[in-house]
Amino acid sequence: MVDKTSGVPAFRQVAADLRGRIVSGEYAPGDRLPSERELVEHYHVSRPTIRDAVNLLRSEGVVVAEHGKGVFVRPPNTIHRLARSRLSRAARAENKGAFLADAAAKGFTPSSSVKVRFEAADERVAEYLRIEPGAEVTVRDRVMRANGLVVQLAVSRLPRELTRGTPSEEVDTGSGGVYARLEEAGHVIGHYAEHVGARMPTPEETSALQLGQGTPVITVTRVAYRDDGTPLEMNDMVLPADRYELSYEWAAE
Amino acid sequence: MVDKTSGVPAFRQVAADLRGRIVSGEYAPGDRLPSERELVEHYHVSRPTIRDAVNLLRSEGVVVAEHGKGVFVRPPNTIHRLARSRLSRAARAENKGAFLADAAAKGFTPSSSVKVRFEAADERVAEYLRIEPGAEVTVRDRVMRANGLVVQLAVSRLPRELTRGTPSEEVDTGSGGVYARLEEAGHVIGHYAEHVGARMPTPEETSALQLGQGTPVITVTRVAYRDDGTPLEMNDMVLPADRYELSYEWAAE
DNA sequence: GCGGGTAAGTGGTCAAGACGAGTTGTCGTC
DNA sequence: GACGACAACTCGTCTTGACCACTTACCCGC
Repeated sequence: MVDKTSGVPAFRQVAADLRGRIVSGEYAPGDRLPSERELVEHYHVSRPTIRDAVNLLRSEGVVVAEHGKGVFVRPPNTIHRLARSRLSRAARAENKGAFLADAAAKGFTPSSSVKVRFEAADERVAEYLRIEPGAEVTVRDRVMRANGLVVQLAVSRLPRELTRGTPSEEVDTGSGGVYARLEEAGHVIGHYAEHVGARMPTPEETSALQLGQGTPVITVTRVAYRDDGTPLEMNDMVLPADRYELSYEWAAE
Repeated sequence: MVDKTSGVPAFRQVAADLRGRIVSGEYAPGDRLPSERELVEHYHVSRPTIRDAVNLLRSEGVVVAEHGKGVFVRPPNTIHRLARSRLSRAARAENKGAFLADAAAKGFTPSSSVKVRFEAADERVAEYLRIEPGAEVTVRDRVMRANGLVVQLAVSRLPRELTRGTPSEEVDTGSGGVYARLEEAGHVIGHYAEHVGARMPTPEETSALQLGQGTPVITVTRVAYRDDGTPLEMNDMVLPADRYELSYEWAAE
């Protein structure tokens, strides 16, 4: 079953064979793969070699292992689509944050917890908000859950001057959220920018978002600007890549 | 150095210790870590355990291993920013595709190779292009390189009816690319949509993009629509997540 | 001085074996 | 019939030992 003369490592050959059986449908999503011992017999290689092969598939996000139960073909996840329309004033007027509106549409029970703190801007934050490094910023740390499961982390930062003495420094910002408070204070939002990337999660993110091995995270840094171009707020979001897709639309110029 | 009573697996403790030394700056980007044999002596665990720890860091994208040389702290990559303005007619008029314009700005030597083929639309393609599954589509398979290195894969699909007998079915589409040919044929592009996700690369993508272990890819599906809302083209792009960031901007509604 | 070969060091692969820990079904007891 | 203990499975961890492949630098011969 394994060609030792090909120069290709045995564990890669085993992984390739299993991957092929998965994409061909021989093992369907949710199916259990043969146990490691069965694979040892089938391919005539040692157990560590089988484990190397399975670990490769795990790091690719193709399968997930469950202790005591077996190794399963990763079932496809329901994808949440986040569109930029989630930020319209119309939505805010209905007292719905982006997350709550999504929950209502998708039919899950949302919850979230917020921590507020103040810190000095590091270089990256200072650049995005166009303030001096070291200047004080208000930080709103937010964990969003759907049906109790953590699905999104968000860290929002604003120059402290914009929030001093306003509900934006409280845990509960009131109807419409921070953006509504900003506009009440005369800071009308003119446009948004989002910068999207992806990377592997830190160990903290892995446990917080309960990510399976081989699942990257999508990072979104959104910056809200006033009419005159002054940055008002930046928001660093971390989303599990297997559960989210972002959509953007714009007219051709 | 490793606490066997804590319940935390040895290889995770080693990985956590090394990770800590990296984030603290003890090992700076580009530095070589101690060799596996040295780590064996230092932590008093077996070599496979050390390798498990290093592999964990590799899958996190924290370090990269080079055969015969050592394990190195991953140096930060230069990030290419892709903004949506890359699709303006003004840029097309200058006979620059998005990729060429980027190259000129960043100062690298671009090259790309294209393969054209025809195939039947599968379900996903049919849905995006709003055609019947099985209908013929023109497929333009493109590999983009910067200084000889592959940096981007793109698969463009158009309904065959739109391209029959036009340069869009040739390898060289002429000045301004496929979009220019579409507009000449009366299909004026009204708006674009992009759907952004991330996942771990397939083995083919890993070798084509020369990705290090622990590097996800960003997937972008761009759809170009005519004024009346008819989909004209879809473009599946795959970008190495450690080299790209996408930026979007829009006015507040 | 230059070139090539070689040795030492690096990570890559693989085996055989042992024990731990979580899960599930079964079978006996109450 | 219900419950609990146990057995038999699963994957998780770790060791010892071995050999291979790649890189680098040194050294010797020319």
